[in-house]
Amino acid sequence: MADISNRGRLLQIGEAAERASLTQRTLRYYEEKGLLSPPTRMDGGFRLYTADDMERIDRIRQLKELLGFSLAEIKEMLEAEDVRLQIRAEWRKDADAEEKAEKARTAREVTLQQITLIDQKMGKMSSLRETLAERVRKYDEMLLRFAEAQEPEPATIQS
Amino acid sequence: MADISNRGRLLQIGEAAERASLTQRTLRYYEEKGLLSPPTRMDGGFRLYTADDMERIDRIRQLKELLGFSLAEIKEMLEAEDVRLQIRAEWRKDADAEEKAEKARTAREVTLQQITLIDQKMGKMSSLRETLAERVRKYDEMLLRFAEAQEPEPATIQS
DNA sequence: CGCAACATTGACGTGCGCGTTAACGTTGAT
DNA sequence: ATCAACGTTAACGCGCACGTCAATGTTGCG
Repeated sequence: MADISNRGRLLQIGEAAERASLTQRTLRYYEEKGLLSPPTRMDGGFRLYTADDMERIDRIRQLKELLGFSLAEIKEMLEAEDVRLQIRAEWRKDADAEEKAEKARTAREVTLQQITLIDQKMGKMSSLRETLAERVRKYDEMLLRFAEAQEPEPATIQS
Repeated sequence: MADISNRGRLLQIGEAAERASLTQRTLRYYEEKGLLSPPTRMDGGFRLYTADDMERIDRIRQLKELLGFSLAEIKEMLEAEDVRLQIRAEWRKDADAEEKAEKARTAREVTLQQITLIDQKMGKMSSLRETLAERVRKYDEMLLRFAEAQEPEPATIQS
């Protein structure tokens, strides 16, 4: 019950799906589409998800729900990011150093692009927020005029 | 060519679609689904969109692309908002004053809900932004180590 | 009037992102 | 050994948000 037993544990698809608030079908679908690398399996063939897998799954959700990317777009992004891990993995067997640097630069660019997009979205959202806030003020005004019309005697108002 | 001739002009579906960066099909679809009220027509039956229509179309795009709502959800929102216009229209024929006030309160609530949702989204987005920015710093670090390894002589670096 | 450009209403098609069902295998506790 | 709970693949289905014809009508300019 405590989270002590959860540190570094591998999850079967059921629990993985629940924790990610997705369905098993969705996880398998992401795998099928190449967004998730085929996870390790138990002897019987059951999928086992690592903490890294879970993080990746969460990234997918964020990119999809928050930024509205299609799975195809997300796949591309993640592939660009994977370069980072690949580089880290093969860091010591340093074949083709310049090639790695090139990949790193690409990954950096992709990430910057995402940040730019986030900034744009947030800008639009906050301007939308402002028009909505303005609208609320209008409603308040309306309701105030209503209250005045119906009950012309002053009363104590709460905030 | 100047925008003088555009003030208050009614647009046919072709130009309307182009200005909204949507297709004619999409506009007709929105109308079909009840998101757009049936626009006025020319004698021949061609649709004519007013400036208000265009604003509404833009709101739909914002709610869809920015916040990721489904058309069904957007429809509900717009209906709640329409109350505002309805009230304004029937303001003087003041039948059932309390009913109107109730509608105004509802519309206010709906709008506040949207604002809350925007705040939540923006919160998540800015935390995502932070992790991405962190990632960029990691890349920069990597690239710096690369540069050092290949060219051990100190050079002038920008920012 | 003729003709190109633009519009109309159906109706069927499509891609995405899964849901659902069927038939079957695995695991683990009792 | 049994049995419930959990998992597997394969295949079909589905709702959404339109795309894409096809057949037909309208507008407006020369």
